[in-house]
Amino acid sequence: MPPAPFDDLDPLLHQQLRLAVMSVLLTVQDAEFTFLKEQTTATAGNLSVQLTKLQEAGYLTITKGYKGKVPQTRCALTPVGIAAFETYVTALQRYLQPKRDT
Amino acid sequence: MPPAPFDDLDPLLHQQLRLAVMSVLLTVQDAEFTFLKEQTTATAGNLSVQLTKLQEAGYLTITKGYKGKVPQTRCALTPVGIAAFETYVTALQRYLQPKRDT
DNA sequence: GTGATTTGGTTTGTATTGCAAACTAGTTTC
DNA sequence: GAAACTAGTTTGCAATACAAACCAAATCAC
Repeated sequence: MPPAPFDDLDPLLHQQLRLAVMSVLLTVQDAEFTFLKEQTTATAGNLSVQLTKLQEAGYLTITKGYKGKVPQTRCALTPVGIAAFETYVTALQRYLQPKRDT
Repeated sequence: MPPAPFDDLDPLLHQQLRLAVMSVLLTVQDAEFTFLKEQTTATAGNLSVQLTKLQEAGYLTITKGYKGKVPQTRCALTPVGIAAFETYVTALQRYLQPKRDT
């Protein structure tokens, strides 16, 4: 019974800003809030909310510290986050490549 | 100024069910409502709503007719819809393939 | 010093969405 | 002709996404 070719897409990752954050973090390992804000061109408010959601899902860690006297928030992916991203990408391929079977 | 690597993703296509519909229609040209319902495993209500949105966007056409005495709704992509899908896929690649630059 | 500005974020409010339950219209079965 | 099924739409609610408003602390202007 083949009629179920579309795997569910992780709703946490299937959103532009969160996906962009994951994408950035995959390339740089570790990024500060302001860097993510630049790269994604998101507002701080939106970014803050989405980072918290990714943290709650265990996809990334948020570390609050100080750069000198200025507060600084750093983010890094967890293994769980990396795995989730890979699963998501794999699932998504099915949607993006129609007519794969001859 | 390179800090804008993430193109916006067409919000109409960046949704699981609508994307699945587009994907199915790309492979079969023309599909009836019930076939789409099977393939996507969506509820009829949800499918109906999403098809209407895609139609309003000009991404597909909805043709209502009869198969014998039974009403039958057929859907087919428009060139606009196909183009939108391709644009979406291209934009999305940027998110899915981190670290593409050496 | 003290008021204004900037930096680095968080909270809150709202408008939009996604979705399924409930409904409508007609057909077939018994 | 009532019950049950097919084909699809409408409606109502719960969850999201997002930005405006806000807060705290540091720095700048004078």
